[in-house]
Amino acid sequence: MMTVTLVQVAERAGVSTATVSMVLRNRGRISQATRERVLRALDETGYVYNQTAANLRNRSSNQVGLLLHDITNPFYGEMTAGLSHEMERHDMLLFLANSEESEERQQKFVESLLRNNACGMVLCAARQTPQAFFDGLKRRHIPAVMVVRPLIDPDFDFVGTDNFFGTQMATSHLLKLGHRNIAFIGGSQNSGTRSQRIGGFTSCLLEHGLSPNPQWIVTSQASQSDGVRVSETLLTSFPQITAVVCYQDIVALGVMQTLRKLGREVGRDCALVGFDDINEAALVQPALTTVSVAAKEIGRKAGELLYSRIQGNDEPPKRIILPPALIIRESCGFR
Amino acid sequence: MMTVTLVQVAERAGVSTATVSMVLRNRGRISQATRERVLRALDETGYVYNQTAANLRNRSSNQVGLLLHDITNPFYGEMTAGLSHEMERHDMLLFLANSEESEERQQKFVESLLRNNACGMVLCAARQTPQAFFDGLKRRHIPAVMVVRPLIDPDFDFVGTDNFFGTQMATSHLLKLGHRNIAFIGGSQNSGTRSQRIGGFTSCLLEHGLSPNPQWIVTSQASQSDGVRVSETLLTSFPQITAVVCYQDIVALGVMQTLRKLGREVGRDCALVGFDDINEAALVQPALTTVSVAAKEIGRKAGELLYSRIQGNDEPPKRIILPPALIIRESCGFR
DNA sequence: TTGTAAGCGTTATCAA
DNA sequence: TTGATAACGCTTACAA
Repeated sequence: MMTVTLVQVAERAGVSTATVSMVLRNRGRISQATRERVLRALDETGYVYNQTAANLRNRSSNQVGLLLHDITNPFYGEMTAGLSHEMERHDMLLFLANSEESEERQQKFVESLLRNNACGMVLCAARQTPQAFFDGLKRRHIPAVMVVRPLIDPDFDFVGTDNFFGTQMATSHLLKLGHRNIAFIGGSQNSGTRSQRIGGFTSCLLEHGLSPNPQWIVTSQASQSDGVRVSETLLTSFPQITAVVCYQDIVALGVMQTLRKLGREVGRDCALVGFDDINEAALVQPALTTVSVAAKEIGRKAGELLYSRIQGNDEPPKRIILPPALIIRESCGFR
Repeated sequence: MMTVTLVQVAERAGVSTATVSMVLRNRGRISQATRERVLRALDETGYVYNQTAANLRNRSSNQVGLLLHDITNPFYGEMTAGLSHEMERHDMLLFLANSEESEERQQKFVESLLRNNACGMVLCAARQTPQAFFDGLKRRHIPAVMVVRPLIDPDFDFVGTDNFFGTQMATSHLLKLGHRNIAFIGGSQNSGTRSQRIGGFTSCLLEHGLSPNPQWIVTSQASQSDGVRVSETLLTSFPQITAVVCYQDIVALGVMQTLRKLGREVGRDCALVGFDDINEAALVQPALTTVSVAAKEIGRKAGELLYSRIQGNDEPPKRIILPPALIIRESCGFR
């Protein structure tokens, strides 16, 4: 079965390929009669438009890339759904890649996008991405929107959440409940997201005349088990701590476990706030008070922005920061 | 900034475009000297290979599609990671689309893939997909691998899990623990996966001389909240139920929530088995006993199979059924 | 070992 | 309102 091209359609309709092309794209003036003839021929031949050829000719494309470091993380699943939906609205195709935090795979993907003539990309870059990577991107001046992980580089569009404000809300909630000895647990040393969250935490303490205690600000890996390990050390060394702001919900779950082990009741003897509002937050007992981030909305907004860039919007780089919300449940006590 | 093509590279290296192309693809005999000259020119010009042009010329492509109905579901997140990894190994690009169970969007995506000259696809079709859709696919004879949702059509490759055996294991586990009043919660009415899982459930009961109670087999949407809603009705109407086999982990999480609300302790007053082994299963408290289907492995195997088809493997359609495993954790009690 | 040139399927310019 | 035709950038016979 030969592939059907404009030529066969044109022959069958008794017109030129130019005419068929014009009918397909609704360009130029075509008489009703020929249009119908062409349409019929299109149908009869079972013609399939060759986007590749058109792209080559137009030096354009309708394909964008999405690079994540962990598609397995439900947060990114949500975000992807938001972006995918937005792209589909514009009849664009979405390439997906999962860097798994590997700078090499990330680089490979971007090169692949370039080779394949993608017209834009949304990136949540791997943790230790060197500046050279971003510089390389800029040199290609292909529209690129960064998401979630805060970026220092001011030349890129960015869509993320307000980490600073998020922990501020969390911290202020605890302060209002009367807590004065508040710790911060979680996040890894070199994370920009973490700095922002810690910023919200400490600034909020300072505004209330409390000086943050560096010994009460500790890192942890993004797992429940490490949350247990880290909090155990902290909470036994400093039993005077009565509340904890956690970098992530999963870490908070670990802290909960520790508190139980220490015989302290969550919400009564020690208050706990998480961040992310993952599913489990609502499930554990007591249910976890946490900061919710609209992941799907991040994807949607990133898509919208990227699309506008592809359309030629050349305003200066934008930073879209979505407001988080404090979801009050039970882990800070009932009243 | 003009785009650099083979022509500019050839000029700079003082050779023909044919030579440059051959160097790029390691074809034909090229002297070491010219190869080096070309390589240098490639580098100096900052040449970027135009895959689109090559694809047009070769009537080929390196792009495959993945159609899901819910990328938000952690199970599919895992599967996607597996497939993505496999595709990357072969330097293929992955198009992602989320049908959200809409036949129309699904159809649009497939057409888009065809237009874009994709060389294959992995599909988890929307629930009520008409046979015409599959027939249309066959007519194009483009390699397509179906995943997860069992398909009657024997003409397609399929990769999935053994749903029947999976719930058999789950049910038999509960029976061994002494439960006799076992309910089945979750899945939607017209789901083939669900029939298989219910098949495993009821057959196992029957083998143990118990007759399944239709009132204890209820549907639910694929969300935690609906799991709560549905289980609340069931478990208050029939307090004699002491164990539940859930269609999905997310539903099981909902059931957990209900049990708490009813003041019944999970694992002691009511045993619970899930299906999927999503990340949260290990994280909730008590940790969820569940049937693991190796989602990532499904993705990997589907990728492998698809790749072989693209390479020309024309053996008859294959059905790869991965064996599930019962992961015993805490939600059925400790002993 | 390297160069020439025809095509892949579409689009856009220009002429009819 | 339509048709001829030259690109788009790469690959591959075939020739040199």
